[in-house]
Amino acid sequence: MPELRPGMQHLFLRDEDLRLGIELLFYAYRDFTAEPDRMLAEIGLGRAHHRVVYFVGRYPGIVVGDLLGILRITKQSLSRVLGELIRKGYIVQKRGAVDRRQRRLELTETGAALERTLTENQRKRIAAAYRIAGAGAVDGFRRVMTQLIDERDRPKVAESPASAPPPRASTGARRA
Amino acid sequence: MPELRPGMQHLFLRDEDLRLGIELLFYAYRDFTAEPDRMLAEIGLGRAHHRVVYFVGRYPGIVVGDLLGILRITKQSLSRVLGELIRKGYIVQKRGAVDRRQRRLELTETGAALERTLTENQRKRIAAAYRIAGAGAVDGFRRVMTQLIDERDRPKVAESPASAPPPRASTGARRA
DNA sequence: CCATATATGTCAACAATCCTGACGTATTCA
DNA sequence: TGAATACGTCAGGATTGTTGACATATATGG
Repeated sequence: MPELRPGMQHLFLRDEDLRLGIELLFYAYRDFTAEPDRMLAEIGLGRAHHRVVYFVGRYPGIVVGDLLGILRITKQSLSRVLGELIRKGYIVQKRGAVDRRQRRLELTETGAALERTLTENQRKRIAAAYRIAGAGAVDGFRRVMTQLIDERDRPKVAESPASAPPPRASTGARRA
Repeated sequence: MPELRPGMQHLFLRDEDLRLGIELLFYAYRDFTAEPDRMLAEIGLGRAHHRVVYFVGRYPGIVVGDLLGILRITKQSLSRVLGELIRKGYIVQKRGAVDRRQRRLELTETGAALERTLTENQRKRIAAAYRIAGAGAVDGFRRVMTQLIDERDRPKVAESPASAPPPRASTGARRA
């Protein structure tokens, strides 16, 4: 359990405060995804493709099972999206060297370019928000957002270094 | 333009900082919606129904056009979801008193109960995150999240009072 | 070495959510 | 009275997700 921070004991939460939190999540996510969605639509892809390209770029060499654990979808769902990305030349699979059952996923040059283009707007949006809100607010934002994530996944997300190993599937019950 | 906050000039944003922001949004939203989604699935409804029930509860008497402006979907999409909610007795329509073309939406008793049940988990999650993160962090969270929202919608979201008038459709270009 | 578990892929059918385009009706307003 | 507005509806299609069943290759423990 994280220790309670100063101010916690005075934190009286009105219904209205909680509603605002819910709505901030809704509106922020809505606007955060709108731009990439528009760009994806132009090349015949969808949001699901963005997520896959993003996380493969984030964890080069990630194996299929771990990607499933992050996305929380079934392998059949991932299969369609991943297959399209491979056929269109955005992602390549390489057999695992130590465990040859694994298919390690990597972005191609084209895939990396696509990822950068898609995420560009999101980076800008975050950067602008951080700059306007200030460093202190950024810290608070991170603290609250982290607590909103399921406890068992918080450590994975905190591991910021890009060179960090892909988050292992941990104990999460795998889907059908 | 909001004035720059102290600390802003020292805010050096590494690529990693931005990526963490992106991922926090993804994971938090994923986990924030998972529970209500499971409950909805049991009664044969989906996330779209939750959104409608939520905002009708939030702005009793909201008209269809304003709801479309919040959800940013087409009227054809809303029509199906809203129709189901009406048929199943969660929402009622009332003709506008001043403008009789309008259909003002309200939750029934059952609808209000459904909304409470669905949102219960989200409220708890937010409350827990706020308490652990502390009052200062909550303020930072709100500042950053607000900046992530499209500029023209920020005022609507800030109007916290439940008794506030439903946000007018403003200038937002209406969809097809 | 063999039985079992794991990692991945695939076929099939289906459901939810969203989209575009085209009309239709009632009501308001200049 | 004619145009604009608020809302609804029919039709067809795309994306993303689901369940269930089955197949292959590889790893692993006894």
